[in-house]
Amino acid sequence: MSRRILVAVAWPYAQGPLHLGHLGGAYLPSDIFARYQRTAGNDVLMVSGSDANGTPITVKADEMGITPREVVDKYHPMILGYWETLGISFDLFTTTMTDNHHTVTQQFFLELLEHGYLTKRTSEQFYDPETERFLPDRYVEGTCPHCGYEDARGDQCDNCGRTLDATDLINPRSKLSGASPERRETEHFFLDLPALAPEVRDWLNTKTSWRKHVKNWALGMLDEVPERAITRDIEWGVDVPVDDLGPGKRIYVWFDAVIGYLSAAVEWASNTDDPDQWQKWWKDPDAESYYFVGKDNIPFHAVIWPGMLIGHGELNLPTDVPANQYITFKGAKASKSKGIGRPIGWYNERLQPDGLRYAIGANLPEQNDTDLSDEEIIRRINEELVATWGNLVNRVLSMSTRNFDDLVPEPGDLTDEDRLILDLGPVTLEAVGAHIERVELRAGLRSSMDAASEVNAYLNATEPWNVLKEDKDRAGTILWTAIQAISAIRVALSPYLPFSAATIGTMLGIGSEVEGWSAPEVVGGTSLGKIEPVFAKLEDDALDDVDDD
RNA sequence: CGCGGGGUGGAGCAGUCUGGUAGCUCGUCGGGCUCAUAACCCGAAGGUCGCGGGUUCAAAUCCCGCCCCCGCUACCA
Repeated sequence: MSRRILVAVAWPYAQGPLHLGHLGGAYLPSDIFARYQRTAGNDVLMVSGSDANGTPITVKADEMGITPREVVDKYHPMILGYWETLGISFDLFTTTMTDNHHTVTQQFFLELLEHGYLTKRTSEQFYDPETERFLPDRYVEGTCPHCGYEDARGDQCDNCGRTLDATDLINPRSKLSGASPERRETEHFFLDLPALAPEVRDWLNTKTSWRKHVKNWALGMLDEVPERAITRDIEWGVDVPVDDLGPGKRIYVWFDAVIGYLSAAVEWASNTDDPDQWQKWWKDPDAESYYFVGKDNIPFHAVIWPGMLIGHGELNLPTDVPANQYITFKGAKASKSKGIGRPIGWYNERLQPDGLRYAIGANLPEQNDTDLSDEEIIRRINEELVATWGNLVNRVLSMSTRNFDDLVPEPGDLTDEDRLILDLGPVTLEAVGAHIERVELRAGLRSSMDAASEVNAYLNATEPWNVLKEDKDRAGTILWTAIQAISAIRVALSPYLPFSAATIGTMLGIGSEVEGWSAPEVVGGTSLGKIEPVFAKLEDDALDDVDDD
């Protein structure tokens, strides 16, 4: 019986290229998980998209002198290109600029309003009298009250690093016009999280297998949840679907972004012959949902979004939020916001997609921040992927083609040694599947590689290259046995390394597709494809240059 | 300030919930093999598990205090 599984992946801002941190935090793990579940026969819906709203987009637009929409139109295709190159297998990767998203967001808003979970409150905020706009903190500049730096931003001082409140700035001025901003009252809608907190807490307490840092952080946050503004004074974003606030207000970006998981599912279904089928993932109580996000997003996905869903009342809550910690580079966070770390495209130009997937997959920050240096990437690829797995495939298949006329040898009588290796396939698939099911992706990859090592050891013990000289049938049996194991390991690795799974399938003569979470037998007499090294070994200096884009 | 996570042999990590002579991958050293992308296999050396106390027959694992790193706390989700 197949399960329905929603794989919801954090929405990146479409304001620049993505970095390895993004890949390791959300996109690669979600893809590995989704690929496994599909292969295992489950109905997976994997969605995400570019976040087109929010201050970062408008800031970027102002910097570039173009409209927010043009910013998204520039970076969204770039991000789609990454997914294509790296094989991140979204069913839909849309944007929050679609009419559908706006509609779904507004409906969600109205649902919460009707259920009494939205309240209106008035607060004071800076207003630029020249441009006639309310100003986000980062649009206000002035002198830092701590260090006297004259160009501090309203949210943070770049000189001393202190975080600020815009109202603390000395001689504040508008970044837009230079005018001196005035304080004005502004009214906004707030999400009544305190009212939802008890139910969220009860629900969280049922989640016994969640990662420690996710659950504890969420629970801790519930002790003092504030109401949270869901509208703001900005001119770019989703319209507030009621008139109460007057003009110049939009839905606050965080609120519409999390709803994106829902709107993307709706959009995906609308392009199929059953436009209502998104409900199968969102309303069927047996359907599961996994949210792949970085640790900075835990509050939104483990507390606020569940609260919104409870407030809405008709939609499934997350099954799990297997949030990752950060990939760091010698201690520095791999984040575009700090300008550290290279764009994904830079790596794509220098590494095979499966090489990069392997290096990151082996270092996924599932429990801790995990360091990933250039040396580490090269080491993982050369010493593990190439040496252990690539070499196993290569040594077995090239020996077979050379001595058995490009065919898979026929097996004869099996020894206990052979049977152990034949059993290794199913055992490995089961172990890897169990790991991925628990979102222990690194461990799953490790299990696969351990199996490859065992087959290498088997070959060293049985020495088919020597046996070949006296007993060709026996040598054929050994190679046949190793080929069956390779067939199984190929499947076990396919969620991690989809490109080489296809290549190896073709070499084995069983087709590039992986059909199910079990090892296809490669029968004797099957004709092998062209055999060549699957993974390229890297030079030590393969990542040495310091190009920045 | 507060909250959450982390600090384990040269590197990257697991183990901590359910205390009982410290485990994995890589590197290093020695050996074997030569089919394979100088790849593969076997063995060894190397850590008193951030620091200081405490509980216990016994602590990386439990408790207390401290130091350091990361994230959140902040209209950059």
